[in-house]
Amino acid sequence: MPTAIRATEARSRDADRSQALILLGARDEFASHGLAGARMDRIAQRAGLNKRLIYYYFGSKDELFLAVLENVYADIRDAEQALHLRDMGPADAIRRLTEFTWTYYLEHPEFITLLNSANLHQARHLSQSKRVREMNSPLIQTLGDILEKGRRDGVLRGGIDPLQLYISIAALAYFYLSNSHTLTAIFGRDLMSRKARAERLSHMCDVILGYVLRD
Amino acid sequence: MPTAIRATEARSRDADRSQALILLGARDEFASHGLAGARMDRIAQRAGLNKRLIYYYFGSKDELFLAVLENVYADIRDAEQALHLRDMGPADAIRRLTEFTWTYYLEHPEFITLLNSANLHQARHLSQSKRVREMNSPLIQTLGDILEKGRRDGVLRGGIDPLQLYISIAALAYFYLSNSHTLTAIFGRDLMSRKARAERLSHMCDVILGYVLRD
Amino acid sequence: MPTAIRATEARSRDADRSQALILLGARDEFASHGLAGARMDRIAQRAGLNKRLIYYYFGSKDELFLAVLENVYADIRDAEQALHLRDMGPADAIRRLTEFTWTYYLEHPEFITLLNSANLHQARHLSQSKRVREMNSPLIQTLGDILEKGRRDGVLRGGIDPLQLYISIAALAYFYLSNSHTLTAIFGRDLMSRKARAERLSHMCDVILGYVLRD
Amino acid sequence: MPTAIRATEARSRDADRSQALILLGARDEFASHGLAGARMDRIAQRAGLNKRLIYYYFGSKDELFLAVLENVYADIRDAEQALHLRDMGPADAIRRLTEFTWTYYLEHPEFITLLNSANLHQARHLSQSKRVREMNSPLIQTLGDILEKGRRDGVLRGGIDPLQLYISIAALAYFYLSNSHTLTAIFGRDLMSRKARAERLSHMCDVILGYVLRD
DNA sequence: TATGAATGAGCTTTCATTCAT
DNA sequence: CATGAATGAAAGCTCATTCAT
Repeated sequence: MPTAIRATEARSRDADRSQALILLGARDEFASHGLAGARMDRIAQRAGLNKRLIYYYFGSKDELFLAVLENVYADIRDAEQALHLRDMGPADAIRRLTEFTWTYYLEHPEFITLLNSANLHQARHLSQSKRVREMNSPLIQTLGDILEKGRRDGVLRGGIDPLQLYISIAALAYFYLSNSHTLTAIFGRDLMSRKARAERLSHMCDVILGYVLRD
Repeated sequence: MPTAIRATEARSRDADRSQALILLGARDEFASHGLAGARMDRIAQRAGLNKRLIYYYFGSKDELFLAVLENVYADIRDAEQALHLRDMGPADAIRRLTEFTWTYYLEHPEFITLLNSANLHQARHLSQSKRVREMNSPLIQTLGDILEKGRRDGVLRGGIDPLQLYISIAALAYFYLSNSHTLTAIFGRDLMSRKARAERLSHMCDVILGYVLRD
Repeated sequence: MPTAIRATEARSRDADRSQALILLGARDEFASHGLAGARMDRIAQRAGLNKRLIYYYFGSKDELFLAVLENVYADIRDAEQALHLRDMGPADAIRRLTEFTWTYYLEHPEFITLLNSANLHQARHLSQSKRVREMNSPLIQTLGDILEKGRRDGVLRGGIDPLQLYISIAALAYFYLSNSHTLTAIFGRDLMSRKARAERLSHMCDVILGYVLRD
Repeated sequence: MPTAIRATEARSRDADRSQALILLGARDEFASHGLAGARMDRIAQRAGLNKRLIYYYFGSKDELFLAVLENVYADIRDAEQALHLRDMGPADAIRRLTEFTWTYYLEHPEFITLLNSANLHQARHLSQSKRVREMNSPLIQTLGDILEKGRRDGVLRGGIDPLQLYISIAALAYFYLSNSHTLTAIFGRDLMSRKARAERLSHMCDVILGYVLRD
């Protein structure tokens, strides 16, 4: 019976929709205020739903925080997968990953503050999650394969640890954006202007490619 | 009257000591729990002093947080000054700064979390502080002079923005240490073992020196 | 139509079963946590049914509590009726009632805590119930008849108020069992060991029969 | 300096007074509504103090409940001590204890409901308290000595366990008063009229003394 | 008959801050 | 200089109950 089906779908979709709305509201709230500074009331308000429902679906503030973390990790890994780095030449792939990382962090400032919060709490949330570990392993694998291929092709130097490289790429973008407020306050130079951002990306590529390319 | 003088001195010395104790307790508390997660009660406890005294000396939680930030910034700038980078050759100076930055962050994990907290709050604390701005200008100046000298000497390549370089050096150390918990949780590799730390520093130096040295 | 009938029967049987399951779950929950401490959620869980159904059948928490009370009263009165005290000699009947009361309370600890809860709320639930009053009158009548017969036979002393006697029999068992936790905590003696329980029943019989038997 | 002393006393007395007010308010609230039904707000209101102060002095609802229990136990033990039962003849002492127990429970209905609440929670509060255990040991000792003396004097029968006797005395009073609401609702007889109360005490004494006196 | 989704009111507890001395 | 006592506001979370199907 179509009505019954539609009804079931509607109900089920509502539940999914409510959970998605909560996750979205929570992501923004946690990103803006950190874990301790986040307010369940405001999350409910952002989601346009009753506060009680958050507990109904997620149990507690901490569990909600973990759900948000898993969510944003899944998002960035999906985006990374969509790059299809394996289909490019090794040097291009590294450059593309560097550009992507910069752009992604730039367009997802919430990712940065959420990660900082997770680390402030010593990753006790994430370390309970199998999902996140499973999501992230393939990336380093891919990068390792690219580095190896580049070495064989003679375009990249050998002996590069893919994890170290990945961390360095992320670091160059992350730190700049994460600390842009204090850096601006301290050095009195606007680091977020269009020009400054372009310069940073250019600098990043110089540093990373200068490191991986064979002289 | 000697007694009066002694009394005054004693009182004033006690006052200084109390303030120092509070600052220390606050630094650890803010570093451990962030601004919102920090508890005035615990700060008082850490300082071994009455909570009321914090308000007497620092006014409010936010003002105390700013005082802590100014404090830790002063510390790192002092340490940087003590390096006497100008007395070294340009390449040595850059390597030394890289090593120093890594070591300092490693030995002062509170600096990292405090900065993250400051940035979470968009540096609204620091941007009110003249002291911090004054403290930081000399460093970039020094680094610029070193880069220029290196270029003239032919050992360093030209066109390097000292601020970009400084940020990159900091980034490579900061991100690794700041995110070590999540990185460990995600990639399942212990990044803080003695060996892993040595590898990271080595990698950092490779990246930075590879970038600044003239081919 | 047989199908319709069967359907109706089935439905009605299910309905009865659901109500019985709810009552059972509610009895245990109220007994364990009191009226205020009981949770509708847990009752639904104990019954293995949806929470909404409780409201469908019983209207509210208070009405459910009353239903539970009526239920347990009906149970104990049925058990008392089944003793057929009138068929025994007066002294035997009193001893039998004493033993029965002890055993029943021992085997139905929920009865005790439920009654305590009812009394905490000043019996405002029970006082609205005609059913309970009707159930309980016969008992005192029976006991009165037994006492009168015993007096006429010369085995029991006269002037005994059956209600007072019934209350005393209940009291000696009820208090011991109801307060066994605090008594144990306070006097540091295990009152619920097999031996201790046997001694208590023996003591109770001594007290009650010593009172009713003609010297 | 008298002013200083007075000031200190005042402050200290205020703290004591506040704690006493809270304890009193809590005692009534817990007695009226049980542990789960009690409301911290109402306790604060009864005490005429800020709710926060309850936590300042007592930590939590459970700890406050324990404090109340210790308090009411101390009260009844003090009252029992004040009877000086050892100074009376054995039979008089037992009668006096019976009368006292009845009167005390009658005049302190909160004691009964508090104890019921403690038992509902399986005495997990009291069992943590050393104070209560220490308070209660002497009583049974005293009663044992009285029973022994009575036996030697030939007025009391032998072989009576003082703890069993004490429990029975308490039981006969406690159950009647604790369950007066349900008993009234069920048997339709007013058990709390002046006449009914006098009859109950008389009955209690008959039962207890009939048991302990040598025939 | 039965149920998952949703809610408003209210719960215990916490927190930064102030009072009074 | 130093502190114990006290508080209003708000936090996370819970609860009995209802809605919608």
